[in-house]
Amino acid sequence: MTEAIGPRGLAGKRNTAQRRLLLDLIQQAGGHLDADDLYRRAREREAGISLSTVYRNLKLFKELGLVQERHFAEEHHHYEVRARVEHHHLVCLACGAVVDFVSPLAERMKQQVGEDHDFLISGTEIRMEGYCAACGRGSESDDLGAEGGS
Amino acid sequence: MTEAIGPRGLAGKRNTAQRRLLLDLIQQAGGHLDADDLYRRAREREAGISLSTVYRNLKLFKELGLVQERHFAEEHHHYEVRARVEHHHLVCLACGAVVDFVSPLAERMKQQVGEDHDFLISGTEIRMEGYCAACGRGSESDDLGAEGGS
DNA sequence: CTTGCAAATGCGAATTCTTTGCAACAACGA
DNA sequence: TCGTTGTTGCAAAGAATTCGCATTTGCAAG
Repeated sequence: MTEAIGPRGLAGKRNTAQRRLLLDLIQQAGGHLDADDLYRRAREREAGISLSTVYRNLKLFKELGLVQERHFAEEHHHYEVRARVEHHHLVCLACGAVVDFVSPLAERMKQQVGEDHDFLISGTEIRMEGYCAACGRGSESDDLGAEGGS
Repeated sequence: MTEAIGPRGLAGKRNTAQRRLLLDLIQQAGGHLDADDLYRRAREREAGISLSTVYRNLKLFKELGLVQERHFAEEHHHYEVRARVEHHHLVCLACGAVVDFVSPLAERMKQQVGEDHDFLISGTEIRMEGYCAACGRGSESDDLGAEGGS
C-alpha cells in the first residue's frame, strides 16, 4: 500500500503536501484519533502545519468519505478511516479502552428500522458503554452510573 | 406539581427552586432538548436563572440518572428523561428530524456483544442517519453535497 | 517554463459550548 | 432562629472548532 491517497483520491481537490501528510497519518494510525492527535503527529513531520489546516482537511476528508467522524466521549470528535465493513464501538467507562466490534444484528436492525420508519438509512453508529473484563470485576459499589433494570 | 422530582428524588441534594423548575421543564418537554433550549425555557419562568445553573444541574441530573445525555449532531449535547425502555434515534440528514425507535434486536445485540467481548454493558446508544420519507424521494445524487444545509 | 488565479495555508481572532472561581444567598437540620 | 454548607449568578476562563484575511502554491493554460 504505497498509495497514501485512498482509492477514491482527492477527487479534484488540490494535492498539497499537508493533505498528503494528514491522510497518510490517518491511514497509518488506523485507529481512532482526534484533531489534536493528528495535529501533534503532523507537526512532528512538518513543523509549520496549522491546526486550522488539520480541521479543514478533516472536514474535507469527511465530506469525501475518506474518514468517518465518531462521537465517543461527550467531548470532542474522533476520526478513523472509512472501513469497508461497518463496525461499532464498545467503550470501557473505567479504563477508557475502545474496542471495535461488528455484529450481523446491526445490519438487520438497520434494515428493519429503515423499513419500519420509512427511512433511507445511510449510516449507523452504535456505541455501547460498560466495563471491560479487567475493570468489571470487583467494586460493584457503583453509586451513580448504575443501570438498575433496563 | 409537588411531584416534579422523580421517583428517585434528589438524593440528599438540596431542593432548590431552580432545580425544581429545570426538572419540571425537562420532564414536560419529554423529548430531546439541549442546554440552551432548557435555559431559554427556564428564563421564561424565572428570568434570573443562570446558564451555569442549567449546566450544573444537567450534570447533576445526569449523575443521578434522571436524564440521559445524547450525542446527535456533532455539535452540542442533548438531554432527555431517562426512559424505562431504552430507545434510540434516527436522524434525517436533510430536515434534521429526530425519530425515536426501539428494536428488540438492540437488546439482543447488546447481550451478544457483551458476551463476545466479555464486557459488562451498561448502556447503548444507537444513532442511525439517513433520509426520512419526505426528504428521501428525489435527488439520489449521493456523493458529497448530500448535506441539505442543516 | 512562465503566468494567473482560485484553492489552500497559516495565523490569530472570533465563536460556540461548557466549566470554574468567588462572593452572596438560601435550605434544612440542630 | 442559626449556622453550616450546598447553590446560585456572574463574569471570566477553557476547550474545541471555525473564520477572516493576507500570503502561498498547485496546476493548467499559454
